[in-house]
Amino acid sequence: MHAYRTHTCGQLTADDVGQTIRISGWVNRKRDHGNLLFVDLRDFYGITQCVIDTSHPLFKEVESTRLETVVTVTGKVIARVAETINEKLPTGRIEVGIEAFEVQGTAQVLPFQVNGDEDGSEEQRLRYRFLDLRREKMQRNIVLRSQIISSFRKRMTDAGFNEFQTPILTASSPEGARDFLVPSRIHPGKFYALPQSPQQFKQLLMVGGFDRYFQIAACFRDEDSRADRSPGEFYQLDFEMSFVTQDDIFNTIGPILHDVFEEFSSYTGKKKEVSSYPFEKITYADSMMKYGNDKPDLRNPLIIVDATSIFKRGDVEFRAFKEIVNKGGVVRCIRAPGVSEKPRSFFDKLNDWAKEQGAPGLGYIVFEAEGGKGPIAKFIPDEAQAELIRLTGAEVGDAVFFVCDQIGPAVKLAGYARTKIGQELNLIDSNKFHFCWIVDFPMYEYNEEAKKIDFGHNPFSMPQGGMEALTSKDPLDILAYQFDIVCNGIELSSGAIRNHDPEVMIKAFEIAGYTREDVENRFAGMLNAFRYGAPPHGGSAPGIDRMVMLLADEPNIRTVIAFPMNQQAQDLMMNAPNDPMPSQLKELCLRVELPVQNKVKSA
RNA sequence: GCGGGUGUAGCUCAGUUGGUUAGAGCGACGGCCUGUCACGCCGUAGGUCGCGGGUUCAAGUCCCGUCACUCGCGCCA
Repeated sequence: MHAYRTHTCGQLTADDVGQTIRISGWVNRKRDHGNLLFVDLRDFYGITQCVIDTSHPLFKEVESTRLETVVTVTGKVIARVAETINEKLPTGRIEVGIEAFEVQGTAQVLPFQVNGDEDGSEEQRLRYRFLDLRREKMQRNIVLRSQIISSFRKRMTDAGFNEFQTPILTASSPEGARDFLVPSRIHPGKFYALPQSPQQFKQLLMVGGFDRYFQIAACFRDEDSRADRSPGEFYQLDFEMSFVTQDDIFNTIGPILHDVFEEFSSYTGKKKEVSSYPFEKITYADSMMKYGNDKPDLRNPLIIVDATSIFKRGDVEFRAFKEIVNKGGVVRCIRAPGVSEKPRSFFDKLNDWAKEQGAPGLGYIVFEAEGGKGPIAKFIPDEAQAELIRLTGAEVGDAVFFVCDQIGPAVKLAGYARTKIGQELNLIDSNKFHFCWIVDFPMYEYNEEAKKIDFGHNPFSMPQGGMEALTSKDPLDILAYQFDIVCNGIELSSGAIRNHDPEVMIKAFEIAGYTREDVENRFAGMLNAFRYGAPPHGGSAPGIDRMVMLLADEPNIRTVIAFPMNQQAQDLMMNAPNDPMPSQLKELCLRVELPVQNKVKSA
């Protein structure tokens, strides 16, 4: 048997003219002129035009070959005459005169087109993912993903990190999300859990003395999906370091993130600007105040300001706000620059949008040369308006939008409004990757429903002030050495300095309502390890899928994952999840009992 | 669990105020064409308008229910 190819479909140039070569690939397109036929042959490396005419005995066979059939072509490299050179194709100065032609794998009629840019329905693309993956955009995205991971590997290794593998079949971890469980055959009735992250293992590797760990880690969480969150599983650049402060972590991973983003910042064709290092640090409290959430999109220049004091003034009559403020509510406002010339419909549209969000509306004042205008301006006398101008820095031609509610909903709506107004005014520079650290997350938060104190984020984080803070401060005032890495409003990662002191850990859990026995029982492995000499350590785990998504400028995470599940957490191509065979259930001592409505549905 | 959007030919979509036999491009099949590169031209086949019910003389179009996909909320330390 001869070799399938001497060259790839992206390789041949004018230098190869005259050679007899062999290439293999997919029939990308055919242009049939009756007595002359062009076949564009495509492989991973490119496209090469092949040509045959009726003088050749194989003409009929080539002509009848369906698109996406895999073929091998043997022939002579021919220089194209000047008028027929295709400058758009790297191989456009030559073509291959077909002499021999072999079909390697025939293709049925396609469920959708592979050549061309048009995205079909998600369902079709996922069902025929192997065809979708042949499309140029998907090939580019998946290769980008490979290159990004490879770049991270090299940079992490260069920074002294070693790469580890940690167990996939492990114990359920009591962290936030639902676990995926895997039944044990050897221990009937018992279950493994897939790791929500390698959190405990990487901490144990620090106790094991390895100093710097990293892994391109698969993480499993049984939660519902979003456009930027795939259901079931995702990958993190998981890393952990010993003997580090929070700033040591920042100074290690920050430059790596910066450099990787810089390296791939031209992927979409236009160079994007990456925030220079060091990235800005914003406290959680400041972020909630100024941006209305803990993952601010700093490309948006708008800033939220507290204007509660204005509505506490005796000379301000606006009752709708005053009543809420008197009940402990707050007023937050956003200055929108240069909108006084906008038509009334602009303000009405924003007002309607706010109502859709469940708010009574979005109040505003427009500052014109002769003073404040708009529906609520008349309730706010000149002096109070002057105070508002001082607070917001508003100038003539600007408007100030108001949100008034109890603090939780007010912060949230102000955050949404900041984003919405930024979008409406086209203030968000899509040509940037704007990074920041969010620091000083609260250790605890009050759970209104359960009327108890919960961990705010990661229960394994070290409280700032250690044991002394836990024993002397109001728990809700305690901050943690816990941080997030945020880029363009997307949370790439949480991270923390971990709590490596067993007594501090037990005390920290006690505040959240766990007894010493609970903690000893549920975290036996880690607590035990911490009693045999644990180094201070910390780390983080930026999400790979989200970083690729940002760099590929894709709005949907499925376009950067080769085999994603759909929103219902199904793999339409592999038909997963699926019914187990009865013999499998028997072996595992399992019986399936569906809730009543599901029984009816499947019957 | 909840809310928004979408569902019409194999694929992508159009379809007006409810009114004749539901259209286009691509694809498939057949024919013509020797320099195209999204080749061109002619023709043919292909439809449970997601599904079920209702209103009406008449429903792709209006109403109710339901299913699927998708976006968001909840959830995701």
